[in-house]
Amino acid sequence: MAENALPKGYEPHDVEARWREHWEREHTFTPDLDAPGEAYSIVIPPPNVTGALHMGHALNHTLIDVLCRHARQKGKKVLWLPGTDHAGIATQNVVERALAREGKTRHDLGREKFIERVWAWKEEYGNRILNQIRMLGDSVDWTRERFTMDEGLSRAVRKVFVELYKQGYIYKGKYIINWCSRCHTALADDEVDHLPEKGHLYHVRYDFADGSGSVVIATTRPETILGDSGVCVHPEDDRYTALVGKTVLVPIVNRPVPLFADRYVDREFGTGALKVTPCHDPNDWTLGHRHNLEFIQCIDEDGNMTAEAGPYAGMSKEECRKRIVEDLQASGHLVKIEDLEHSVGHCYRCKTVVEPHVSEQWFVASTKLAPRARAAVPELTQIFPENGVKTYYNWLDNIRDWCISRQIWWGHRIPAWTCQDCGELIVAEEDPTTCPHCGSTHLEQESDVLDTWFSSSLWPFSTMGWPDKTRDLETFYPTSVLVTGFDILFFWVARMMMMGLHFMNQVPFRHVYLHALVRDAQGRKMSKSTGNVIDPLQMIDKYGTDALRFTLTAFAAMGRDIRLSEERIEGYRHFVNKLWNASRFTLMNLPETVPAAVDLDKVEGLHHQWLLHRLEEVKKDVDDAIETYRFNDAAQTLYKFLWSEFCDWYLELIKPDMKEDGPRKTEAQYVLWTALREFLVLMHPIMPFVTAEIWQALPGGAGSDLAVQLMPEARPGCLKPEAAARMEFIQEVIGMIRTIRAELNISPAYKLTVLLRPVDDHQQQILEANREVIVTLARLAELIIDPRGEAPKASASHVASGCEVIVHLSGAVDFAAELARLDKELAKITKELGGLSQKLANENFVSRAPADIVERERSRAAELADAKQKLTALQERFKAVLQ
RNA sequence: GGGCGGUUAGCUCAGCUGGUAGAGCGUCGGCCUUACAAGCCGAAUGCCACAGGUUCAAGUCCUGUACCGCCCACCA
Repeated sequence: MAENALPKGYEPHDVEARWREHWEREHTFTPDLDAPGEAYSIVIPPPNVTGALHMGHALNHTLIDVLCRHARQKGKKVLWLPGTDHAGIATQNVVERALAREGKTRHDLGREKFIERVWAWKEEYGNRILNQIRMLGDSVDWTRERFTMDEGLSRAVRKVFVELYKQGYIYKGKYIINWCSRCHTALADDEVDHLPEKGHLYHVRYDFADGSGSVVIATTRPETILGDSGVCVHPEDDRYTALVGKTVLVPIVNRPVPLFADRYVDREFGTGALKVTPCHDPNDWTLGHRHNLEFIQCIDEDGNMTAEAGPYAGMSKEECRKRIVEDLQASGHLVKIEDLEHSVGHCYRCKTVVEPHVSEQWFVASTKLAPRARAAVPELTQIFPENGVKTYYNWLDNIRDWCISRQIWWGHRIPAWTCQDCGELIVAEEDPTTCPHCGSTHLEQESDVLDTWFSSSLWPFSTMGWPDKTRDLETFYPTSVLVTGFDILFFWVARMMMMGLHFMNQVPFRHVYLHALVRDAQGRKMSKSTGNVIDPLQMIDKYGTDALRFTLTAFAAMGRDIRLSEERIEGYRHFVNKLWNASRFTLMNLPETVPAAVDLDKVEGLHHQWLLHRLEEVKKDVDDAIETYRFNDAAQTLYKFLWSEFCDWYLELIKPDMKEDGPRKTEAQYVLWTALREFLVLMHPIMPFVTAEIWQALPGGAGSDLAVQLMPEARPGCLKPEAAARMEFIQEVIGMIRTIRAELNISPAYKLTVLLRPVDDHQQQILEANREVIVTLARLAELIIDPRGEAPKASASHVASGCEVIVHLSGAVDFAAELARLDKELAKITKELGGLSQKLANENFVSRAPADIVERERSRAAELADAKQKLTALQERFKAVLQ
């Protein structure tokens, strides 16, 4: 696919499409298990099949891809394993909504037909997210793509379930759980969103059964009065201690219930007396068990009142609340109503208010699995950024058993059967045909399916073929790092830790890198309803994938949310284009074939030495940054090197070298070719497309794929700090001439005459050796280098590292402007010098600060003093001219 | 109620182990200097939220305050 010419502007679309296709067709990212080298593996956080690509994915995938491509360059065998999650409730909801448009419900189809329908939906739309992922350029191994409900993973899920059950880590029982009456299923604690809501606090009077008085309780949910089986006060609450043990009557239903004491009650809240409804409040559930109360269910799973609700039976809970308040008011039991803002649980999928509900559910004893997962951090698994550790501990320390059964149809059906004849519960990997207890064949499978996160928690090993002992597992487990948003640290990361340790006896990943959330420019979460979504696909279309990837990488500072704005992406598109054009220039100046090699440790040109020196530093800095997940540092280092050094200086510096054939040109060509190629390698993990395209267009790159190139070896012989310093001195001199020209409004076209007065022979030599560079880049007619050179009366001047830079002026220039400029410059120097002198006069500083720091400040002060003296002298001369 | 993060140039954000601040976009001035006007050269702009403390030295470490935001929690 090589052609030795690049179009004038970078056009991402075709280039990207070509490389995407190339990499997928060639299986470039399928690792060779027999290859030498350390294994490096990452499993994708599986996106929901219902999902559409959003910025969170784009960020996540960009960072993972940077890591994978970088690891590949270091000679590791890299596996990035892709796949999707079946997303139980979410997917079922999507398909149910589609059915609703046909006027049907899932019950009209029946379980089997409905599931078929979901599969059909998945086949048709489920790959959308994967195709969108392809756009990002992810270097995943598509031959290993998995789905949480594919055959292999389903087998793993069953095995895990059965084993955990047999080992006593999974149990079934009647408990109070979070119930979504819309989705008609139980939810785990962390699937409930607590949102603040304005409500009321109703104060209700409960009379004593013996007629001796009453007690007033406060509740936000008067409809649950019908399920009350006690009133509770704090044991040390003086207002109530004498009353403990009395019997009170629940209003409306007149049920006699005990008044008892428990330290759980908050004396400050409401009246200090709490009505207890064990079936409809998780705290009351605990109290109910602790104090042997009656369990009365007055709301059913559809959110309607049960027969226990007496006169309100059959009403919706909302209707019941309204009516019961009226009735309490009428009977005089309602004391008062206060406004109260409190948090109310909502289903994280459909936003319906969640009802605490008592029912038969399956649980994983997380409390027993958690300690090992906790202990593994940070010794076996290190979390980045570090503050994630605290959050992780905090959650595991307060963990409660995990409700894993869901009353929906789409998901892994629980492998448990009940014998219809003897009631035996059978949990087995293979579908049983007869009851092992009584031999009956009347077995009925549990209708519930497992929480989606159950299968996700096995992802790092189930995707690699577990329970079989596969080469993938042997090679790639534990994975190297898990990269994900901190928002699913609990849902996913902690649970993978528990399952991985339990079943593989090893942590699932060595590192966890938690990245931030992508927000809009105002810091709000991006959401369709707010209308502030920046669509990655649209950005890719407008600016190209590399620009988007670079932006996200540059933004990815650890532990901080990302506020993305389109302007920023647009800005970095310029960077992609800059690289493109620098490459075009390079191509124009190189031979058709690989340029003749020169010994890079011994190149002549100072500018070459400088560039090669900087390149070595950049190589190391970028590598360090990526290895420690400082993605933004890597991006910034590359940006500055390419733009401010390679383009702004180096390419300008070699233009004279290219003028005529000869050893000088040969040297320049080889250094240029080498530097750009190595830069492309360094840049490739972040911007894979444009770099791959340029790489193959350069001499020696035809038909070769940058994605499989190894990182260039370090060249310690090219590290030449003194040479770099000399080059920087030249740059300083040129910069000063340019500043004088700009500030005195001298046309860039006008060729100046400049006198340089070096401080010593060393400086003089440097300047002489780089005479041509200075003349060209500062646009000079004549350059005089002479320590004793006479400054003309009409001149503008500056001091660079002690060297006086004196620009000859003709009569046409603005003398007042030069005076003002000198004044400003002197003021600046005087101010800095003042600060420094004060510091150096400080006994403590001189004696306590490290010697090298003191020395540095001393020489800086000396330099400033020298500059000040020289500038003052020049200013005096200048003033004399004016008079 | 706990835990965490933020407060730096007009805007959006960098700033690793302490040595008087950087980028992108924007602004101002000058340039079509044959890779790039998606560009080049130059300029301006910051009591680094506030108050204390540690230190020779603090945007950088410690304590507290204010405002903004996030996460967790069983506030009836």
